[in-house]
Amino acid sequence: MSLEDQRKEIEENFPEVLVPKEKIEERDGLPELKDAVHGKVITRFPPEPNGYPHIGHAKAAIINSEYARMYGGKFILRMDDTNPEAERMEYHAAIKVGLEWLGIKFDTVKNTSDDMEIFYQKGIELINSGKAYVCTCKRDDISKNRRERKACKCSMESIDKNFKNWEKMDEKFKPGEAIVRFRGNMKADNAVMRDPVLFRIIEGKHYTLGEKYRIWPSYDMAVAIEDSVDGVTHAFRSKEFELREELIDAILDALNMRKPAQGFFSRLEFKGMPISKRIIKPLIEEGKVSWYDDPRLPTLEGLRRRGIKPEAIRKFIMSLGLTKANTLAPFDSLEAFNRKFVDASSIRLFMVSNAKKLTVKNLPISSIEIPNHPVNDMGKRKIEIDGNFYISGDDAKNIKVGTQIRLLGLGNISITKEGNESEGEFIENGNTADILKIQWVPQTTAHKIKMVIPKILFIGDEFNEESLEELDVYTEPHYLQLKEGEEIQFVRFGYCRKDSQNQAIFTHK
RNA sequence: GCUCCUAUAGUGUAGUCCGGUUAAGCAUUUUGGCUUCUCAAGCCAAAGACUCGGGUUCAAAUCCCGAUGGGAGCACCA
Repeated sequence: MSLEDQRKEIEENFPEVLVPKEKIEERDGLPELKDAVHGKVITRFPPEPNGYPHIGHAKAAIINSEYARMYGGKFILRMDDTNPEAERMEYHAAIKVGLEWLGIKFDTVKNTSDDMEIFYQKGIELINSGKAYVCTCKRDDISKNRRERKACKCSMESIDKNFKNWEKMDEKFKPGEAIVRFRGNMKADNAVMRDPVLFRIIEGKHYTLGEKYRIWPSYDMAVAIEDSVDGVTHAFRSKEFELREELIDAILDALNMRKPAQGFFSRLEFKGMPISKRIIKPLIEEGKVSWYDDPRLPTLEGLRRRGIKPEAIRKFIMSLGLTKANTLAPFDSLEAFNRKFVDASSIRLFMVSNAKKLTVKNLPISSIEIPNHPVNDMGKRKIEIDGNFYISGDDAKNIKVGTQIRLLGLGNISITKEGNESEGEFIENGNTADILKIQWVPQTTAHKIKMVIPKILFIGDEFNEESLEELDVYTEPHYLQLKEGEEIQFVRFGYCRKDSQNQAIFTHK
């Protein structure tokens, strides 16, 4: 059938197929949830307080909070603190500070460990219904049996014996001697289902509960129960938890408890900026990186010190979408978002690096007012001048006797001497088109600061020894009047954050 | 090794579930131009992609099979 005939045939007999499909709307944000009811959505962010928060935490927190916001629902912060050996108040506090900085608001704040009694109650319920058992095998044997998909003899024990053993876990058994295992399926393809751990004995001191408890729920037990009890309707986690979805559903089914919908997203990491404590910790210990707030790190503190704005992080993360494909985002794309936030409100200041002298003979004025921003009204600053300037070394190289340059905001200079100590004469009403326009700093009031330029931390697997460049530069005295943490654009150099009176950190171009 | 997830321009994504009006949209990057007393911002334009091989179909980025690349899990961590 020719195309024409087909068209005719369709028009006559099947006009409904010609009705255009509903136009796919351009979405601005996360994809719609299929089974979400407006006003009824509850999401959560459950970090473990075992380290400093980083961009990965930001992603999980932002995605979950955004869904709650989208559907007019509720958002829970739940400190997932069921491993006393790893968790500390210091981290708990750092996570809270980080989230606050990101501007994330919670309707409820709690700790997983608030519900220890519920875990015990549910644990006993599982044991008494034969859906869990106490295993006293050696760790290695358990692992071997999992690999070989074989059940151990503990799984054959009577409910009675299991319950007695459970009670013995509270004092008799030593850590490592007994665990509670979920009766899953030792033959399952999904290794997570091969009778996973529900409870284990940990004697470490918990950072809020001290030694009150000795039997602690595992992650799977804790998350399953908590999400159900907290009323969580949609739980989004990063992809490495994907295999646990089946287990969590199985635990909840075994207890006849309500199940949340689960979703997964890819981990977020920047190229050459490791997130893992395993890598960062040694760098700090060896002194290669100062601390967790080092501007080369993708920690929230590091990003903040570097001059990245929380709004930019949010936009950036939203732009990544909810995908399961691996994301190794280049830092540029965060920078691009940040630049848009920072540009409108950054004061423009002059700063010269590798300073060289320029003397101007016949300056007719002794001070000048320069606007703080090219388009927005951010006031002006007055600069005292006496004809002795510093200019950047790179610019000094490019000025030639007999040509004119323009000192930005001041006027044209006709160069009479070039080199390291150049000289020139002031030209009244000089032409500004097509000449070199450079920034400058008066010698007498120049304020010396350290310019710290963070670069990529790792090149491939190798630590980049040149990852932190430091320059001695001169800037205007007005720098001293700015607040710490303020974002500045050093003209023709880039955006920088004032770290202290004598140090600035380069944010990006 | 076994199991699972994933694959669209340099990069990050939309579209894939319900195959056709999109010879693939957006952002970023790069390159030009305009504007500008900054190498910033703003505006305009250009460049650039459906991993590969089979199959189903009138029609496949979209469905099926296979291969390949990338990632994850196989902890008494979360």
